[in-house]
Amino acid sequence: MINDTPRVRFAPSPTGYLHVGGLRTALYNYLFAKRNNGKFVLRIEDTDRNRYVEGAVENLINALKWCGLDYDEGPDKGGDYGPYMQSQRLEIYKEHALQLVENGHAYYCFCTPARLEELKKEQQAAKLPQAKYDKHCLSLSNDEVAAKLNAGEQYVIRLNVRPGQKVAFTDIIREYVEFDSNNIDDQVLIKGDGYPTYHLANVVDDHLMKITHVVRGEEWLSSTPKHVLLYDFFGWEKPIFAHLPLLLNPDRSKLSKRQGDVAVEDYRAKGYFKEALVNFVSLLGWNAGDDKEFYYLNELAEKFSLERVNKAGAVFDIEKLNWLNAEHLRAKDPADLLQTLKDELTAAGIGFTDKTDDYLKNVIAVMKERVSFVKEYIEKSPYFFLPVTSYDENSKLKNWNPDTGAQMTRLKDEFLKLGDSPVKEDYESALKNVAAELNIGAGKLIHPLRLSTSGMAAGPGVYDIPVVLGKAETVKRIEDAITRLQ
RNA sequence: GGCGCGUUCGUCUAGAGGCUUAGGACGCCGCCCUCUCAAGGCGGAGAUCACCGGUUCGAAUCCGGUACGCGCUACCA
Repeated sequence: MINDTPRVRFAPSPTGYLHVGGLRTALYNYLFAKRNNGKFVLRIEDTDRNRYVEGAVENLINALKWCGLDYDEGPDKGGDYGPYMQSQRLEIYKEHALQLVENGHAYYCFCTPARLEELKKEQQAAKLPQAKYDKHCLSLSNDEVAAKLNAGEQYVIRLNVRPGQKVAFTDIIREYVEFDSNNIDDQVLIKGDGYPTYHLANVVDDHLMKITHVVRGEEWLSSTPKHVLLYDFFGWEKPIFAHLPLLLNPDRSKLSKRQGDVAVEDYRAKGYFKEALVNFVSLLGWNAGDDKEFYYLNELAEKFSLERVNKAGAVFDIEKLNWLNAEHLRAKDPADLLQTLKDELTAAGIGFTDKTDDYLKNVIAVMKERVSFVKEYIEKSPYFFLPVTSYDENSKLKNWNPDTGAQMTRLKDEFLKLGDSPVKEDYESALKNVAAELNIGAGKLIHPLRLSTSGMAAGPGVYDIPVVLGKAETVKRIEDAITRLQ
């Protein structure tokens, strides 16, 4: 099996959205598959009917696709080992559980929830190191079991764990891990409603789907011995395990909703680029061993290895994500940002039908070094999309004195003499000329020009603003400013 | 409580016995650039490598213990 092409899977339970921790798990599986010319499978673990969430699978798939994590086989895609929804494989689990019952590796249990609860209480009261099922139903004879079954009594099927054994396995990230079977409970394999538990379903499916490497979160490490036992009881070769470190809140607890956004779609809605999110998450627990931090998905796929995944949990640092988002934004061509900007303008209720694509692309180019998110184009340079309605008070006080009106009139006239579409240098030399003529420093015109055209004290280069706005609009804004500020 | 896993600057990390006066990145501070704000360049502060003991000529790196953190402990995944 190990010599076959690697096959890995991302096996989320559809809880409604894709958690960033899940994204990291999916990403590492995807990268491992790509790096090793293997297959990446999406399997939906929907064996808990109480947790059914409408539309959850669609959301999950959409989020994965948005991130660019394409899988080779999955519920909406098919494949040779389907179906890929566990709720559609119930018969398979039942058959396998029965096979285990026949071999004596599993048994029927008819204990009621009430008895189980009582048992637990007793064990806690007796201060037993751990509460486990007491194998009460293991002593039932075949006839007794048959009778109860015939009578339609509700049952579960439990794993029959023999005490006093060492259960060990190797893990790419944790190396050697060993458990004492005394600490392993007779886990329920088939629940009262006929659905399998995660433990049975994941082992059966991983085997049937020929999964070679199980790459999942560290929260599964403690239940891996149960899975190891199952592989042994079935007589199956075990996959290679790799348990990933957890993603943490700033206070180092497991990343949770309460302390910020955890869903991929939250970050998408906030305007993060998929490239930045994927890049950031890839670095939470892995690095190539060099200083490179800016990666695209295909570059990660060339360098990724499970051996270089860290053991310790990683805090999700939003500041660094923001930085990476800015880096990815700067790396993009203005044309690639155009549609996103239009979407943001629409979302902000700002019409742009009077603006050409070239106009918007100029805005994008000129502000690129100054924003981290596309929506910041609107926040930091509204004057490119809306008229100037007010002027920065500090700049007004500092840069607009009684002489400024006349000087700006002179500048405006000089601008008027320029050709139809002046370039940066044209505006610059016009301004320099006026300053020289008036015998004043260029700053006396530069700051009022910025204030007139943008109403703000910060922004792109002063001469970039008239170029983007165009001569007519620039002149109009200067005239407006003169009447309103003088 | 039991079992398991983990522990290098605030955060993400490099480091796989001598190359380390522990390197990089984010964030923070300063300087330069400059019409502003950024970006960029340069520099700075920031880690007794959790602690204790052992192995070794030599340990962040190997071993043991302790502490702390996290995970699991369901007919949830």
